[in-house]
Amino acid sequence: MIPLVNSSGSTKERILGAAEVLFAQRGFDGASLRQLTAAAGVNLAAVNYHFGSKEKLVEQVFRRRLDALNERRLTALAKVAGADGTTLEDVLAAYIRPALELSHDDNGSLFMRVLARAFAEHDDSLRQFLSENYGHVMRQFTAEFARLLPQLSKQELYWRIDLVTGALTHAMSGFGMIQRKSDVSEHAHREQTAQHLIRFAVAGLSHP
Amino acid sequence: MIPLVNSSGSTKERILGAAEVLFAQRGFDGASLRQLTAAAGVNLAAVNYHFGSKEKLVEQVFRRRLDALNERRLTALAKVAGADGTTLEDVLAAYIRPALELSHDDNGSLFMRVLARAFAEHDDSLRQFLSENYGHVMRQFTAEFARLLPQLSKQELYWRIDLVTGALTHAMSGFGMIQRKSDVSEHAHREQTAQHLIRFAVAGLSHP
DNA sequence: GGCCGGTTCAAACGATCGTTTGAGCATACG
DNA sequence: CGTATGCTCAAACGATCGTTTGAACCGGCC
Repeated sequence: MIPLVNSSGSTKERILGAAEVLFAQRGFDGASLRQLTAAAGVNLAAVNYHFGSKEKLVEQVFRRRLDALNERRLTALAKVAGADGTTLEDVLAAYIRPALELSHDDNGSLFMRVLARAFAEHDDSLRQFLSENYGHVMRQFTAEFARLLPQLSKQELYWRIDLVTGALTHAMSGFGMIQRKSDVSEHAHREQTAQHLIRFAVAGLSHP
Repeated sequence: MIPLVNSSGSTKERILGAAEVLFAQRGFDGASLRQLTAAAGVNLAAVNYHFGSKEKLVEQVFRRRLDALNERRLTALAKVAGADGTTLEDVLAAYIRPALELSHDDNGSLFMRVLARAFAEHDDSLRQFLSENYGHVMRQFTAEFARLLPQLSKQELYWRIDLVTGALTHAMSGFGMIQRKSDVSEHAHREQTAQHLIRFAVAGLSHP
């Protein structure tokens, strides 16, 4: 007894890593626990032992990345929100840059694909999980967008945010996949991508 | 023998209709042939008899809508492409309006969800099918965008088209789901949606 | 040593999957 | 009439699914 706060260590992490890859490749239904545990090099029963069920595993795959990702987004947002000289670029950078920096991690860029899949799923349970746990993030960003775009009606603003979200989710799910030219550093490539996304989003949000 | 050109009639159509609904709701893997045939009111074996396999059925679900949809897109594009006074709005309307008009049909609006799912799938076989059969549509639109936006580099143009496509696919997959106020006619609602999407896309494509 | 909680393991559970089979039915044609 | 053809149907096929089981292994602690 007296388990350490995180009793796991290796097996849980290996499962989460393999799950991320396979969910991105084959989807939540398409990836079986047998493929998954084989790829992770652990026993089949380990998933139900450590996570309880496949559905709980899916939730943990999201939690592992989204907790840190959205915390970084909110931290970046807090630095500019409500201030006087703040621009749309600042707010959008707070949203976009932490996501692009995921590609630093092992398979972090693959996670954006998993997220894009969840986006396309109109399944209730998964959407409810994401809404309950991370809905406040989008709410805070929306509030700041509303402050910077006072000329837009609420309805108009929601439309534009929805369209921007769709564009960014789609684009970032492909990031890391496009072959970067070898004479461009990864940092430069990411910076270039960030600029594309931010400028596009600014135009989409603020056009007359 | 001597089958009529369309020997089917009812059973094939019923299967396609039920498949569209269930694929939109639960995904290609998540919807089973048993649920599907039960919803269609046909025998389980009818799918393999009429379509050969589940994968072929998926292709036919796409074909049934995309053949007509993309033909209408290209017809509308042909009316404005290459002409002198043509604007970005014209070209985008040719792409967007036929898709929104799908909501006229029984479950046409659900089909956009199916399409959004295929978009999120990075599965090779499905992407290859769509690319082989409908890649020329996006190619023609891209050519016209390039003509109207000569100041953009090829790379820059592709970026923007990719982002716009992501936004439109996402937005249209939700069209028909948002509750339309009863005092707004369906035609007015669709027209309003079209204006939102077109103006957003124009801004995203043509910003400096 | 002996026990114990945490973890791994092979094996099996029942359920459900896509697909196939072969008989039965209907309609059209010689 | 008899035969052939397109289609439907209940039933079964083997495979694979998520999950459960109970034994085996492991470290640390009395």
